[in-house]
Amino acid sequence: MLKRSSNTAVRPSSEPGSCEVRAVDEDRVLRARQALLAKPVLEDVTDAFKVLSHPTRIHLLQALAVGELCVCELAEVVGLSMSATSHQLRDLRRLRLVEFRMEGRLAFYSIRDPFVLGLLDSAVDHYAERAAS
Amino acid sequence: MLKRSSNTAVRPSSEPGSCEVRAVDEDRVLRARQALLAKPVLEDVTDAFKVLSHPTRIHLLQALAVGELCVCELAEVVGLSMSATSHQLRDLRRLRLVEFRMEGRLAFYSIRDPFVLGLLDSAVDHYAERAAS
DNA sequence: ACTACATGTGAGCAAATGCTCAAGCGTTCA
DNA sequence: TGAACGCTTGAGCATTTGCTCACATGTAGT
Repeated sequence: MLKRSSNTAVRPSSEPGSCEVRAVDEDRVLRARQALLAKPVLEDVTDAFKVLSHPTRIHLLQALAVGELCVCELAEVVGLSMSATSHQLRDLRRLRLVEFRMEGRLAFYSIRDPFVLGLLDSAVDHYAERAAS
Repeated sequence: MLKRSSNTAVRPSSEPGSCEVRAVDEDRVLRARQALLAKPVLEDVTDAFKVLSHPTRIHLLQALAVGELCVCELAEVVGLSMSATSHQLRDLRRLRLVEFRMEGRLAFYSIRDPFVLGLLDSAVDHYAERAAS
């Protein structure tokens, strides 16, 4: 039930896929390739998920979801040095996920773009449910 | 409107947060800490997002979302060597996101857990919309 | 049996990541 | 003015990551 369709189109040297193309279904490949996300949005998406791919940043976002906190408090909450915390907050700032206001010498951070919190919550719900069974 | 509450509790040497705790609001810190996701589920969540944090794996999942494909076809779709593709597929297998069936010497991969596709789609929708404005 | 081929896997390497350490900057308070 | 403090930043370092390369495995066809 495979290996039909237009096999005659033999591309002589497809660099990446070193396998001979005789065996593949070109239609299927074409359809799949059309489903691939292209660059401008792709980078936004990978960046968003990259933020959520480390426990420290997840904890920072969860802490800020409760309400604004200064760096000192955030460091205490996530159990890291202020320097490490500040570095991670810089990444969150770059992606415009958080913002901060100065109050004296304290910098109070808060959530700016709540979208990633939605992603996080739905993942937490899903895996918490799965863990219960 | 800050720096009230129980400041008298001076913890002498909080290792990670080297800042003096006088300035922080302990209630706020406590509430934030309770919002943090703990280990068993936290790891599942970070793993899920880690998968989605690289364009290669996103493309593999999007290709498989259309329908099952063999490794050779997948390699061609994402534009990588078969070896590189196989390594990434192994990671997806480990997380039980994909499965495969053998047909002769071809291994046809398909989506096993559609949940991450949902996460991916909602992120794509969000950032595609944002890019349009 | 032998060859070809689709795939899996381990070693190795360059790049990215997450932290620490030391220094710098701006604010506050003496 | 000057010391202390909250925070930021760059350098350095260990770990992780994503790929390539070479080789191993199993199936197909001769």
